Amino acid sequence: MPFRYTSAFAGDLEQHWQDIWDERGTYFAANPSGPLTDGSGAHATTPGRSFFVMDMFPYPSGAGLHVGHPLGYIATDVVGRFRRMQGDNVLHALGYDAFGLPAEQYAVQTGQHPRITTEANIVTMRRQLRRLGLGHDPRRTFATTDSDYVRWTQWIFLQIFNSWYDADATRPDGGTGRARPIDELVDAYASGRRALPEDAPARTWDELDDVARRRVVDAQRLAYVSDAPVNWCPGLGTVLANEEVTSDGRSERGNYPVYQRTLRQWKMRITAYADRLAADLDLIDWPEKVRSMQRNWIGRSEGARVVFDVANATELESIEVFTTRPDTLFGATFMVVAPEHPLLDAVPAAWPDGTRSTWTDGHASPVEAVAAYRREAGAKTAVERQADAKAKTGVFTGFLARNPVNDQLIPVFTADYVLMGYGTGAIMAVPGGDERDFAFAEAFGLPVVYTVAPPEGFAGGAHTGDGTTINSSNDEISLDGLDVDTAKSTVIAWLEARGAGTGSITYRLRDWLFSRQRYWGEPFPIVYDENDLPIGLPDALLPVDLPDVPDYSPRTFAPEDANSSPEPPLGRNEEWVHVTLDLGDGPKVYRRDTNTMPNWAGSCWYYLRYLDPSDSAQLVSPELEAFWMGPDHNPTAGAAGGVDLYVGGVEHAVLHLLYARFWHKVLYDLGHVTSVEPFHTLFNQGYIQAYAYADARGQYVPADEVVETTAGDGSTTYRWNGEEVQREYGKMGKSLKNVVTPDDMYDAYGADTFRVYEMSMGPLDVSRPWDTRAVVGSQRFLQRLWRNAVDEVTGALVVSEDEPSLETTRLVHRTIADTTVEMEAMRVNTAIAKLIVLNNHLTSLSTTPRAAVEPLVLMLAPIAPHIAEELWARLGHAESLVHHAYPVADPQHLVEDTVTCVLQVQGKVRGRLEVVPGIGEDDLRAMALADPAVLRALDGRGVRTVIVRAPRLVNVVPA
RNA sequence: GCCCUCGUAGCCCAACUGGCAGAGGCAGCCGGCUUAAACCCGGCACAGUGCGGGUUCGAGCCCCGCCGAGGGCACCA
Repeated sequence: MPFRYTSAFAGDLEQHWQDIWDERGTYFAANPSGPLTDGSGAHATTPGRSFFVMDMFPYPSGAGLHVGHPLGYIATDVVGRFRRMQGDNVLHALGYDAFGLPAEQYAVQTGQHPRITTEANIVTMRRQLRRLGLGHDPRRTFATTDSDYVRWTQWIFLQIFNSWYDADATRPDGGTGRARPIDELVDAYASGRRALPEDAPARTWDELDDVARRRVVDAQRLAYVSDAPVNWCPGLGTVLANEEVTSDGRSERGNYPVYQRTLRQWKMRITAYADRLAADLDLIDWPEKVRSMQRNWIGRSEGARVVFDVANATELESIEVFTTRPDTLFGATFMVVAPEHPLLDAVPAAWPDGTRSTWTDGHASPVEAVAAYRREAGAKTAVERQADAKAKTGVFTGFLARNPVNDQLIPVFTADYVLMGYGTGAIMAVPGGDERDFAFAEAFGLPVVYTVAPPEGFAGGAHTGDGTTINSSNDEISLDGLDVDTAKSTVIAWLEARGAGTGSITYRLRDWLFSRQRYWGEPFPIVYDENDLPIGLPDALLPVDLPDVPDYSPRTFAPEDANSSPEPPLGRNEEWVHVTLDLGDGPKVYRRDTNTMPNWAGSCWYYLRYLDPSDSAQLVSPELEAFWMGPDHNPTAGAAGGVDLYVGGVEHAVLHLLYARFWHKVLYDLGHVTSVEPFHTLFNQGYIQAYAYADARGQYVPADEVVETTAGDGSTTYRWNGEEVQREYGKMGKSLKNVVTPDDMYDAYGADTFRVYEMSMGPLDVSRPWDTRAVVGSQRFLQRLWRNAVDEVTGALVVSEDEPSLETTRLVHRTIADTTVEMEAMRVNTAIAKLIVLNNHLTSLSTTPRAAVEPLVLMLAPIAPHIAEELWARLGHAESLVHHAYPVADPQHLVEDTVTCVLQVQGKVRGRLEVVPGIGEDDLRAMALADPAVLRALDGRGVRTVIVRAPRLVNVVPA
């Protein structure tokens, strides 16, 4: 049977259509102007119909794809194709996030330059994905490693470097606080409109020399170099951002220990955007889970800053604390500062009167005690600190502070449960209202005062719940009797009036550590002069390409070697590092920055490049950005704008998605984009997982050779070569010997079958196990469809031109109506089920009516585009169906002659009636009450009430 | 410890605003086609929704408490 829809036949026709699509530019998305038109050479002419769909940027791995990887790509392709048939101008393209660690590590093993590895991997991945028949615009692809892409990544970096955050400026959207060009800050300082920061070495701009001025300004930049404690990972040979370190103090990639080291590194002032990053989550259509993860990470806390005077200070005269519970101020019986707190640089020489022996840890003076404790705390790793979290350690500092509400002198301790990096690095301790403070108070014998009335039967310990304030009054103010919220606002007002404190918001988010000591990343477009101050290179010198170096592997160390220091590979090329430039002062020798950017940099803005992939004059044309991403660019875009649909795994919930939002907001502030958010609708697809089988020794055996047997009692055993093996569920991976690749699927079934199977496995957001044996069901569906239209022996069309029966017509229109709803909601699995129903119905007819099979082919086209194109052509159409209208149901065929009405008594089904759909409530009630089955169930009981939901249901409630 | 999501047939999954527990697929069984097998075609069977309460005329769906799975956060004041 030469025309049977076999895998080989499918493969031929699929590649045939892929070639035709390429030749015709079928998937060219038209810009409203510029070089990119649709396949016929036309620009976009229908504003309001642009739809920008996007996948999370793939990393071109050397391991190749397995069947789990394309799930999201198929889903976006289906959506894109469906929208195209709905008349939208769909932009869908795919680029490659090609900088990063794996290529570098592979390079270390093989000695091959990462660029060669990366480019070879991209070629392989392109081939595998092309075979899938994705409707991407091939003109809009690129890799982050391309020199003309790197150029714009560096350009954006310089925009950020050349900006500062003016917390008082008004934005175009009406909010307060925005990035502004750094020159405007310089002008403001120079003109005296803005006072110099308090830590500046002089009062006025004129008194500062050039270097001092630059230091003042550099400290305000959104991208800045600072000496600060950072996450140093010797095993990876680089420093890492907080987001890349797990909660147990290890690197997310590689799982190596991470140490705190004070190093000079680049940071990005993402904290300036903390409030906007949190607040604008309300403007976008994201899964609640991801939004809450971001909110969590940003960690906004409302509270107050309160100043405690130090009674026996030598240098510092006060301690500022942050608290979310200012209402409990009267219960503050001691204070705690972090071991790194500057207050501890000079502590009293002797213990004050009243010092308890348990507070001193046996030391003769506060100086000794604090020095010993600081040493101890500094030596602890994050893991150790974590492990000791329950046991509270600490030592008295010798300081006594004055509680501003009641003038009581309270001891100041240092303890490592207070973190320098959060709030002010100091707390007021309220053991009556905080469990950690209570544990510390117990360990050190400190008094407990309750300021919130505990509930009856209170068992002791800290009372953290709500209640009425007690024990909280002085001569001027009383909080007693107030609820927690009122007490908070009352005491804040009192503190503010006295200058002892102020309402305040604190964030958990820290500035983003942005430099890495690796080779395979974007170099910083920065040089240093003889003062060791950074200078941004002018646009004309971009891009700064990676130099050749003798050895591009990062210098790594023993993973536990905490005292090692990072060594950037770029520093190994002296000729590159020292460069003579004329930056306005005549030719001078400068030193280049030898760090590279983290691989998040390229993915922070790639969506903009899809819009305008070859622009060399500007980042992105403002017209194109507004057209594809601007606020209200289509009916669902909303006021924030952004990519219409963004599909990817949930693993980037905090990292990539937070960084990209931050960059986008900077670009917004600086006027480069009109959208407030980069991604309007986010969808997390589930993962395709797989079974793996291990023998008695724990060795994995090839999963595709395992035989499953079910015993009489229903228990299942798995055997490989006769030997019993254990089944595990999890990832697909080479070492687990359970990998199935798309190439395997293309060979055995063809791309369309593979696509149908992946889409029919279940809802897109649910993870599910791969089952190769089940794929045949999808192939049978396509085979049946093929046979319904084409003779397998002759290849002749076998459809009839006769009018279909009323039953068939109604089913066709019902299917159209249903699949439209399902596809719009991205429920492709249920849409496929409805197509199978229609197809199975057509199979039961002696001949297939054209009027039924044509809509079916069109409805299938987004999911299985190749077979749909082929059938469409065989049905006599010269034009591709890619841009053909999706069928529209005729309402007159959606009505039915009769519907089944369910008769219930007391909620239990007792009978059924066939009724006309328009039947009236009263008629239906009468029919139900006369129904023999209902009467039998009532068994003589009276009727209390009858609930009628015409025409589907009547429920009789007996008395 | 806190928070979120999910538990429906042997398996993957449907079930609208609370209204007949079943759309589709896999596997299974029976029959047809075939010299035979595979493919294919036709048919059949299979759960009362993790457990225990509650609300309701009516609960897979809403509420409360458990159990199990997955995920996030975790000395953040």
